[in-house]
Amino acid sequence: MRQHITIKDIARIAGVSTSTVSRALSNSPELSEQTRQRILEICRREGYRVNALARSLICNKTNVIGLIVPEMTNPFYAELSLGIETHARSLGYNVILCNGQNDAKVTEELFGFLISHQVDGIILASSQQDAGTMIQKLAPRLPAVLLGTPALVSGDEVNSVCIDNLAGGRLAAEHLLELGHRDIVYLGNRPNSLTHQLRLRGFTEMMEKAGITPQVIDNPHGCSSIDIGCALSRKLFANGCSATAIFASTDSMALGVLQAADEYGISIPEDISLLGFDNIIYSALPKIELSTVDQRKQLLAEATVDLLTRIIDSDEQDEFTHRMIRPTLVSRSSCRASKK
Amino acid sequence: MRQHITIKDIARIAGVSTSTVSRALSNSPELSEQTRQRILEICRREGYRVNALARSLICNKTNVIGLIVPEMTNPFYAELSLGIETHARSLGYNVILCNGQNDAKVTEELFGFLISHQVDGIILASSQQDAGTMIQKLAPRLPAVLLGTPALVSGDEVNSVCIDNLAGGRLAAEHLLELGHRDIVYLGNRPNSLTHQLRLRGFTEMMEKAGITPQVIDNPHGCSSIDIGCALSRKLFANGCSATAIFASTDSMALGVLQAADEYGISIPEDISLLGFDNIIYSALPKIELSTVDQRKQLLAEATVDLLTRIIDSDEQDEFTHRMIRPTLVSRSSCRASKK
DNA sequence: CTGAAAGCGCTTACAG
DNA sequence: CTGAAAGCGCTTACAG
Repeated sequence: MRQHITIKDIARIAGVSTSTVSRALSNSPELSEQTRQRILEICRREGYRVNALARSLICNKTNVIGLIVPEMTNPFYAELSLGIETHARSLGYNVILCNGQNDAKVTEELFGFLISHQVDGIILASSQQDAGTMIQKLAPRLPAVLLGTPALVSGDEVNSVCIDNLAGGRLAAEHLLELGHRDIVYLGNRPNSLTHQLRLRGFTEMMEKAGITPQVIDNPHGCSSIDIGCALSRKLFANGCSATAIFASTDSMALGVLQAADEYGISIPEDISLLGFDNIIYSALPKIELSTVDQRKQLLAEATVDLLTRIIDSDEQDEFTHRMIRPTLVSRSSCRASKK
Repeated sequence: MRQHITIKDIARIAGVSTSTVSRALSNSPELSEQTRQRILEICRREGYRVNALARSLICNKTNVIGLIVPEMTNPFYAELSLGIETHARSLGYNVILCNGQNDAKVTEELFGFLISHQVDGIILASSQQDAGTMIQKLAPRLPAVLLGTPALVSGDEVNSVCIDNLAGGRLAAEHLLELGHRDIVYLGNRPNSLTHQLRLRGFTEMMEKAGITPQVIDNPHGCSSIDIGCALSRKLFANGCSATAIFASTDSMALGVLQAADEYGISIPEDISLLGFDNIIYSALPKIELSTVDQRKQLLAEATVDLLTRIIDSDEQDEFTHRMIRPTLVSRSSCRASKK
């Protein structure tokens, strides 16, 4: 860090006190317009920039929100981050974007980093079971919102925003049932993720109403990805798969299914229909054309930021809010009517 | 921001001065091991966390690097960011990741934000012509590295790291020539991007050696994307396209070409071969299988962070370094031998 | 080995 | 309308 020009330098040049410079900068009303303009002009000329560290230290407010996402390379989180950052900026907040790398230890360090830097609030995007507990433990007094997992269900005392995964699972089931599928695989259930359990429950409940018990394949890893989806599908296809449709727990997993299907000479949707969850941009590619459940990232992002800033402003910590967004089904060409 | 526990509180509890607590925390040698342990234990118990604002203010060092990328939703930058963050963390630096949103005004604001927050250095990832000038103007005294554009060529007094785009263009040309293509389109040249001009020059020079003049289609937008690639290709295909191969300026653009080709009933690679540039993860998808020039993001990321931290440590500002990484060709199935 | 004091760059009551 | 003074939470010479 090089020595910057300070308020003291400006004061000396202008022949006033540092208090006056400070007042000019913060648009304090108790100051003659003439003095203010003269000082601001000097600041401009000298390239003065307020030291946010010093200002925040004294104001006890940084106007910075910390955002932790589990992985930046997953386009779902990339798109979500963009929405959060844009909306936060429009409300006067800057966002420090942190990459948890799907690692509890890294995530814990990031909490420490953010708290040390006195952020006004934290958003933790996660579908991990213990995400709510993590917030409670690591940032007990800080305004925080859990994004992607319903804290209401987990019983943690934290605020949360997520889509209605139960409804999402139902939507998926309805779509496949309408297309006449009866032999169906749910691929990639993560037993340690509340989000994924709800997704699965909505799906199986709707299926069972139709007298169908889908085959469920668990994903033992802590995250979803193309590679994991591919590995699980290979195992499925290697043993001979009778199913006419696969519901993948996320779009990334579905992309992995596509890859494995390709290797095994299985055509999608000719041989097997494939349905995803998230609606990342790559699902819309012409060669992919993945039918999927849309998480409505824009709505999620705005609801999360709105909630967090409200908590920050209200200074209220005895009450917790849970907001759920309704998902929608996006039908493309990876699902078609069952021939059986 | 809620009131945190401070060094003063710890001092009171431990019955020592704040100086002693500070020394215990910073592992100062001039302190009895017993006292240190006792104080650290109290800090742990009370959940004390140093106020990074205050510490940085006094140390004149934040151990924070600012990273500005043009768009987070482009997987190339998402992957690059991940590499930068990981490597920086291993060197003791935290990264504030900022999304320039392909907007000069937003980018300028981000510079202000980062400088105000006293970052030790800035990385600007950009392929915009004026990126070097921007650094010079907005952060004249701050350690900075331009990533993705060769400042050496633009003549700006800034450090830079990028791949050898000239060589990348040549690699692309060689690959298509070897496959027997002679009627070739370069799609998506950005006249305002030095990076893209070099890429084009390497490509056309190699082509002209073989007596071929490729058709060049400009991208008038300030960035590359699936949508832009698709729009440009639609125009190309609508007018009837005789080319046997298309070299897209980036993988995102190539994905757009795939989409347009699909709409016009053009098969890739059967009718037209397609070559990209970047090697984003989605290019490896089975249904995509895009041949491309690899930017070697990991090497780029490490070289950039190493250079920046060296500048920060050295306090040297009279000398500028430019590092170039050699690209490689990744041959998948979107390119095949020309039938003509 | 430990403490009192000064100071990082800023803001804001408190006087005048 | 303007300035002197105190203070945000910390670190670090300077004494002892």
